[in-house]
Amino acid sequence: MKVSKEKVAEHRKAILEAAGELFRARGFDDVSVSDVMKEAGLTHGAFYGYFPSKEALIAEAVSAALAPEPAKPRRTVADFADAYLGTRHRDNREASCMFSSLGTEASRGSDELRHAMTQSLRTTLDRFTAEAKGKTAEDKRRNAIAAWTSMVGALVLARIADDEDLSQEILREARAALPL
Amino acid sequence: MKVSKEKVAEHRKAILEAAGELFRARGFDDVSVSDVMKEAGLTHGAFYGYFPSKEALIAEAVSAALAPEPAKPRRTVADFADAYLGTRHRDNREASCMFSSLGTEASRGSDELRHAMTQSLRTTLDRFTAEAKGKTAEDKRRNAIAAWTSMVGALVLARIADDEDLSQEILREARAALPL
DNA sequence: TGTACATCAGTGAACGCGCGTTCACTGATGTAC
DNA sequence: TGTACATCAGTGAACGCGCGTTCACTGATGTAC
Repeated sequence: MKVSKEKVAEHRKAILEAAGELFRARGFDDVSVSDVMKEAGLTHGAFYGYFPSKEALIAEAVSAALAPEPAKPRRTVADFADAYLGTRHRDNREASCMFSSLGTEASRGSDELRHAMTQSLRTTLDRFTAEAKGKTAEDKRRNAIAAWTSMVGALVLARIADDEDLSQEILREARAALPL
Repeated sequence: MKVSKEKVAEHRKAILEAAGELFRARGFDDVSVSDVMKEAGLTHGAFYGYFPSKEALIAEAVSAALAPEPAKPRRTVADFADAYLGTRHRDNREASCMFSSLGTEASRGSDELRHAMTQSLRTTLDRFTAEAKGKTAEDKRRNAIAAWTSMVGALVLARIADDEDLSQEILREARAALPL
């Protein structure tokens, strides 16, 4: 049955949110269109009224999850790093960083997906550069890159490690070494 | 038809090599058992004489690719880092590092897969620790972790970036900042 | 404001496809005499 | 050493399944009078 314009907007948002969470938790390939629609409270048939394909959903859902929330008060980069390299973030996959949850899959993804992630990457590096250690602008930029690459890599490795001590050591020491 | 024991050993090796290359190039989910067997010069039906399941193949192929080749002369960690963070390695996916090509998928993989990668992770960190900067053992270990996490993260991000300048900047600056 | 009806979001059955896996069969290997 | 035959690696058709996607239908929405 037809549904009000407000409901349509809500449903679209619900689909994007469900997709963003499920993809991060289980990966693009292990989440079906039906899984996403069920999580959003709809049936799979309605999907193609919202998106032309699963690939398009992937790009849009990642873009949406990457878009900064304007209402959110800005934390310092150091606070962000503490949370990023914490076990809470490591274990809470469905709400975690797109780069560390889907990075290697994303590198093989569509142009649209990679472009959205590249935009986010630029924004993050600029934000880090402003607060990184270093005397010159070049030093700050280099340290911003060192910090962000180490953070993403540390979360990836900490999630692979099947030994809790090693996993925590990686998070802790990577945090301590960050040039911020 | 039956085949000699030597051929069987060759075929097993060929399957593992084909799997290791195809998985790195395209990911676990986008490579079928048939793709692997075709690349190995066999038909899909023979697969289950070698491995009990695709999941088992994934774990074994990654383990095999991670196992150090004893004949290989040992490079310094600094030389390894130069090659690791080079565009050749970035673009040559089928022969590249398992962590940077399959890391986010591996974190959701089987216990066997994660265990094999954890073993490799330990070996790599130990090797890095021996050559890392730092006065105390703790400093060296911390810098080894900082270096390896940054290398893996940098390759992941450099492969996502759809801008060649940004991609190369990430590789170059991450390399320059490495505490080795 | 109230009514009639065109619009269209949502449903769920159905489609073709490729997947992982199984299996009856084939024929070269390698063992027993 | 030569021969007969049991073994078993490889083939390719077939299986059931779940996927992404399509579509005829339903019925609430919202517009035109």
